[in-house]
Amino acid sequence: MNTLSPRNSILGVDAYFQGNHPMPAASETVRVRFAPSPTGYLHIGGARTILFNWLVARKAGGCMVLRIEDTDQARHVEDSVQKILDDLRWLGLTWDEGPEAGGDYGPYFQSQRLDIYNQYMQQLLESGRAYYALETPQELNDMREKAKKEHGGFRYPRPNPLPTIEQGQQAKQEGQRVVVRCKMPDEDITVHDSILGDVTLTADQFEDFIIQKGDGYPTYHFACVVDDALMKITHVLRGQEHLMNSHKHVALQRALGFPTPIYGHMPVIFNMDGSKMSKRDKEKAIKAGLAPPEIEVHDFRTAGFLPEAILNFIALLGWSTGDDKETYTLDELTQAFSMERIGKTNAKFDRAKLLSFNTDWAARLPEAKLLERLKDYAAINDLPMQSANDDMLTRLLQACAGFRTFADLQKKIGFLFVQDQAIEYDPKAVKKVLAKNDNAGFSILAQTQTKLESLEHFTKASIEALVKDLCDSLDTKMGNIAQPIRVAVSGSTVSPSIGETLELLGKERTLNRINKCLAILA
RNA sequence: GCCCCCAUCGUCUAGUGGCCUAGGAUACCGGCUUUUCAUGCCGGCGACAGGGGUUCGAGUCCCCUUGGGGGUGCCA
Repeated sequence: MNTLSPRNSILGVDAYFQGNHPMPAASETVRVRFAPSPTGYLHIGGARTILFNWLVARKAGGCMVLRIEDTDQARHVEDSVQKILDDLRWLGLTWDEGPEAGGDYGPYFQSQRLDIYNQYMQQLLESGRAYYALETPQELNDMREKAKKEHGGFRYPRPNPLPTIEQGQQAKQEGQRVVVRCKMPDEDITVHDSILGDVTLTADQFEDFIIQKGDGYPTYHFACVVDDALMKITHVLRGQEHLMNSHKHVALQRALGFPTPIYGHMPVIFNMDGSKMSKRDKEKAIKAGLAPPEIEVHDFRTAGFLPEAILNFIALLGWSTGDDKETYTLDELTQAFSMERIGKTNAKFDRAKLLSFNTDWAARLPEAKLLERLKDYAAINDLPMQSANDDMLTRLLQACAGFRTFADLQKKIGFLFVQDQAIEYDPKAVKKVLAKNDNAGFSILAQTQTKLESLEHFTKASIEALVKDLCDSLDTKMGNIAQPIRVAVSGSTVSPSIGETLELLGKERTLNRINKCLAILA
């Protein structure tokens, strides 16, 4: 599946070096990548990054590569690769190469590619495009602080003369932690960004940045450039926070003789208050006694959102077609997508609008799909609902039509999966619906109970007819009869329509619960 | 501090010099539907950050100011 790219030819490379930013030739396979670092769950911003990359690949019939950037030993979180993979699958964003998929350009874990990096590192060292730097972290820190105090900014001063390779290796042998820095060329660098246009940084703004850490691991910049080249990545779509990195990457590509991929730096997603969406927000909210906001994809999954809605919503964060259509399936997105229409402005993540998208998707998703999603929701939250079979769950879906999230659905029908004796009555509901007006609700409930007892066919239709009759004979509104029953059997004022509610529960359990409820009075 | 990016309703956005008395969505407000919660339907409120240019004409082009964001890590 991996055709050899014409970019391998000198001509291709040259074309890239001209900075003309050619679109890949028609014959060239478009290859994009998503490269998360395994520090936790998949962030919602990361989801949009992979979505846009995925769309570019799918649209062009290209290849989606998943690469794990695990070069930071300290921040590595156990299990997070599996968690990221799992949420990606849930979203339906598949990858053609990477963990569990294999591919011709592996390994796809950077921690397993150290030999490769070392080889190119050596090449740079020997060609004089990189050099060993002997400062300790402490020394650098001091320099930085001093510079900050004096003129606000710090730029690593290139040693003169540069330490030789021999000096560097000797220092290493003596047990010193030595880093490698890239020797930046004395020339301006222009990055051609397909979203933002040309961005030029002048030579005096560069510093010799670190490409190999003291522990021997490459830094992000180096590993990323080497891997993108070796994995034949043609398009790099990433967050705008990487814009300033791309000049370093271009410098590295030139030093190594690699082509420069097509770059696109996407706008960033923020909270409604303009702050960064961070998993720390959750801890903060909990400390403040508030419900934690959804930040990672998994949070939305647990909260009962549909992947279809999330994908649709985040696709429209920083991208639009120009027409009024707002509802898109993944296939429709693939059809409609184009990099040219990605915007430049940062977006705020409006959960209220996501909720509206979710409501919409819950109503339009085919039943079988919705059922599958509901089962995932039940499993992930370990809900008693899991015991229900598909027919039952489908009925619940229908009974709750119009629900916003699965969490709302759960709230509405959770009472079905509780033992009759374990029903808890919401005091507010009891007061408002049953106790008010000298226990009017209780008295209606008692009357209804007798009627229900003698009802032979305990179905939605017959129950509704019964309630309607009672309604007429007592000359009262439906609500005055339905609500007391609803509270009696569910404990709360919210449930499906009253006929549906009782039929789902069944005659025996309905009567049990009404009895239990009437006992409150005693 | 220095460097870079960005700027239309509260929010997501359409708009590429005349089609804009600025369109859609969402939120909000009001009404209708309704046995609860939702859904659904109808209506309303609501924006070109400010100032200079260019032009017959500017939301659209240029400059400045302001505001927001990013970078300035042996994080990615």
